[in-house]
Amino acid sequence: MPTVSVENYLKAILYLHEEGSVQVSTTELAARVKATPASTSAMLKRLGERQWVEHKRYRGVRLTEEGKRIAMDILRRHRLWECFLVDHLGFDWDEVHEIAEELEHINSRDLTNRLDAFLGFPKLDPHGDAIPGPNGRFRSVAARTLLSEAPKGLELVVVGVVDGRDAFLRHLGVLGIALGTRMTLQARHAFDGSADVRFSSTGDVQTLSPSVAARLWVDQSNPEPIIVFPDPDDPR
Amino acid sequence: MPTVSVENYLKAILYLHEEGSVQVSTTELAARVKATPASTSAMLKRLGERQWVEHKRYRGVRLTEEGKRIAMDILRRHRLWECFLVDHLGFDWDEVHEIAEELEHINSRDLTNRLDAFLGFPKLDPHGDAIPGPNGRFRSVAARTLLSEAPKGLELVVVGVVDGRDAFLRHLGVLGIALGTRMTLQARHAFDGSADVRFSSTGDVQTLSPSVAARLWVDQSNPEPIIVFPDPDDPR
DNA sequence: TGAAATATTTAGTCAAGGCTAAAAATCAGC
DNA sequence: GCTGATTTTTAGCCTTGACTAAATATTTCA
Repeated sequence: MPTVSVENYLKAILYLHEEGSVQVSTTELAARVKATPASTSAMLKRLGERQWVEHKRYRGVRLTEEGKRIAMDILRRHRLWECFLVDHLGFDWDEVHEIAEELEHINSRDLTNRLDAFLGFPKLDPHGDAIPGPNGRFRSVAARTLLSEAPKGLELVVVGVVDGRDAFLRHLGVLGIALGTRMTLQARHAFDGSADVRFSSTGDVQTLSPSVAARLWVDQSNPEPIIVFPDPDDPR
Repeated sequence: MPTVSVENYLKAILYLHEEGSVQVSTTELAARVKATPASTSAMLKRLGERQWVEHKRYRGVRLTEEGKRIAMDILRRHRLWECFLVDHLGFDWDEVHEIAEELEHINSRDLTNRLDAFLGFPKLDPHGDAIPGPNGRFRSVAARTLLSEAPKGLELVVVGVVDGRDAFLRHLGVLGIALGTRMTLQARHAFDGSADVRFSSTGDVQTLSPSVAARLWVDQSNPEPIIVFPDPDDPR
């Protein structure tokens, strides 16, 4: 039964993994959870003892399978509550993060699943981030969207281009993008509609211009079937 | 900014006050929060320092005005969430207490007020307990109900009888009930419909038979106007 | 009223989770 | 392959809120 503090560390590690860090460093984690590296180091020791992370001294951490399961569940609760706050309580999408940071720590499988049903099993939260399902995996989203309209946070695969002109295809070549290239949308900049993607093969992050993003068809990389599995270890 | 633990103590003291203890003893409080009297004693010292309770050594505690305000706000959140869980997520009324115990600690005035509005400003929770309004006072309820149908937790005044027979009126005399008698409904027993009331004048608790409860007209004792006062100290 | 029972507080520990300062390991640049 | 800079860990301390055991008030009742 993780505490609020422990959950915050696990969640932060998950975010950093998704941003491309295979091994998360103590300092970068410390910055994320707003604690000193010393406190973080102590916490990592505790997390390691509980088998939620693998920690090699001076070498950074990564989540274990169990740690990832817990962190995905926190993410699920966070994003579901964000939907509730925006869709039903009328908050603006940019006001809900802090409140969801608190709601996410209420760990009742029954509550979470009923909330999910109440909301109509949403696939994306108000920020466009994918919501993990009850199995701890991201849900399939509608196939074939433009990258400029794709959800953040899940792995996409390039399945086509809108514009077959040579110039565009050559440009894609320069960017290292081809049919089948796998990438994750990291962020979309509201200012000009440009998009940051991380390539799965290299881990590199690249900013794509709005015109490129609007000309790439992508699909969810791994549309895993939704399995409602029977309570691995429901806290209540 | 009270911690979860502090909030639980304040809430427990409020409940005990409402059950008739003017001065709450360390032992009874300890039993309520499921801690030892020693731990409770230490907590009371801290609460006293923060001016949330008045504590005379060996003599028990009572909430200060400020302490009561905080406790009423916790009660408000608890009961609003119970409404949400039952009315919108389909929980049964007897399943929601534990979950509401967690939700009640999320202290955002904006969230609470929006939830209140979303629920349609309910006056009673699924257990029939009165819900405090944003001003920290209980809301007025519909005037003149039978005691057998009255809400729990707020002070009622006897305004009439259904049955004017001598035998019944004599019986009321024996019970110490007359027109104008003030009382609070403590509990209703599902088994036979009998009702426990606490008399405001003496603090005595008395069980009334279903037939008595069904023959007494009561009204809310102090239908205070609802004042939405401007954030005394909003935590966020 | 005075002794026994009960209630309350104090004293001393502990674990979680935070901090700063100092030590140790790793990395970077020459 | 050193040496200085950076990163990470360790050591030592603090607060909250729990605990047990012991000391001290209060209450009860013979």
